Amino acid sequence: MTRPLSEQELIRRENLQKMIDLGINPYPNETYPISHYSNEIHEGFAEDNEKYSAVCLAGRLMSRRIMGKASFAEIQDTHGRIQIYVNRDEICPGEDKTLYNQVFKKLLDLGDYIGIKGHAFLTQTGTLSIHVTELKVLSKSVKPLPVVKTDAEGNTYDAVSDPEFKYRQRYVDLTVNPEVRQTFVQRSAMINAMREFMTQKGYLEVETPVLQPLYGGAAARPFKTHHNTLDTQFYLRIANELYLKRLIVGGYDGVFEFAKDFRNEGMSRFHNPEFTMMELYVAYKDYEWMMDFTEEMLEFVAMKVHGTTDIQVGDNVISFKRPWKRFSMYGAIEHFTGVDVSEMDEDTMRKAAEDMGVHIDKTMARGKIIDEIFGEKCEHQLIQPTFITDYPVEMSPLAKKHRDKPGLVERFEAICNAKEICNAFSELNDPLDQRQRFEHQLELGKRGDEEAMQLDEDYLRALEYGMPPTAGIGIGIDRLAMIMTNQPSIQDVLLFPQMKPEGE
RNA sequence: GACCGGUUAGCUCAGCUGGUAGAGCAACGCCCUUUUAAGGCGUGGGUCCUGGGUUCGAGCCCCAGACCGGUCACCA
Repeated sequence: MTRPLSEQELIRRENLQKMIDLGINPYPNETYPISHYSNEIHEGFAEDNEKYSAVCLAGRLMSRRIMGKASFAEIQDTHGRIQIYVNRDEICPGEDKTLYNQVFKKLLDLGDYIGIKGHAFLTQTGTLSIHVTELKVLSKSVKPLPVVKTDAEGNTYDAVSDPEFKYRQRYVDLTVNPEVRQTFVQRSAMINAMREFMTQKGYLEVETPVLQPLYGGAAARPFKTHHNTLDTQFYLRIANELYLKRLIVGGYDGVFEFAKDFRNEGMSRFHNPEFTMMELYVAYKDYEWMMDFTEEMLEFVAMKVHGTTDIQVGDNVISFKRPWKRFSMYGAIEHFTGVDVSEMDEDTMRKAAEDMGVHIDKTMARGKIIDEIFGEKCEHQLIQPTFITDYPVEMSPLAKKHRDKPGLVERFEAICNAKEICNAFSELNDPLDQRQRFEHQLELGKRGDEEAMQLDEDYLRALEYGMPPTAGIGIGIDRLAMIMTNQPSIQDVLLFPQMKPEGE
């Protein structure tokens, strides 16, 4: 498993030893007194260059241009890069030129952490730089980092682009590709904006169990695990819905959680086995209210992340400006296919679906056929955020029956960039109806549906005590992050996407 | 799971109809006191993903496998 060291790795280890031989600790312990970050100087120098006559920065050495007795180099800190100017006779004022001739020119390698003190100035070509008077090694790198170069036009050369490299060694990707760091800054800004928005409304952020004796709240296959002391099988949660609604029963008017959920299913550009879902439940509200809330929140999020509601995603500009388009599911099918299926019975609909070229099989009931038609004929055309409302009851065992459309439930999804970004409904709070729906799920399970829900007696007990009318929503944070950061795959918005273990 | 594509130096990539591997950057040596994808001269560096096979000879052809990506299937 240990491979022989490459030539460059050997040289770096030799450099490390030579530093030690010179009495330099390549891994010093003490705090380094940073006074500024690169971006502060870039932003502030033009206004007041006096302010930066004594600065102290630290970061990785990312490039080095040696010209005899003077050199330019770049260091990269957490906020960017800045050029440094190192003059032999200034960092080595006496006879001993070791620090420049040996340490700086020979023993330092790209990727090493150094600290520098000096003053900011403009070079003859007008580049902001730090004129270095003191230089200290803060941490030695013994493995060569890929060298990514950018020219004056902003073209990058030799960027690490192999996805396997990027995902397995995210630390390298982040070090060397600044736009990757930016993506995760934006993801964090997005989540902060949502948290701020909901907290300001007075909703309570809570935490609920990841290890659950019964899994529920979604249709998915779970991961199983085992607790030794209790000698009990647990599941990693596929959703936290049923726990949050127990809290509504308990008397909180609004609760939300950014939850890591786990689903034991296929992986793809849109699916990671563990992913983040934000779920929110608000008492005394219905799904109409929740649609308004969703628009308002995501408009706020877009403004917070980008300063505008118009976001470039692939070839499209997606506008999160309110109000969004709304279609009932039947309405969307009629709009995109010209066929009104709302009054059709199952056999007629099956024929209609086949006529449209939608693939269906005999096991599909009416609700499933509707879903198939929508999925194949409508969803991919919905680029701008669009609400689709009123789903067939069979597919929504936790949603309240529609107040005046038989066979449907009060449910909506928002589709954006041809993908679902959230799922919401007026929550079913009738305990007797809920019991029947669970029992129907058990039937499906017996018929071999691996994703059928389990019957959760404790949840039913909670509903029997009484849950106020409640609106709930789940927002796929990773999917939303893909849109907000303009990334084509979920792996690009997860710092450590799931991968097969590396072979030895 | 099926099909397609990829895997060659630290990184990005070439490599023809099969003749025992090449560039740029990085590295190493020398020169250079305001450069900037710094420059000049010189040098080294490879389990060509793995294992079989065909062949006088395989980075290239054949078979099996690994990993990654894409599409589809499955799926919120």
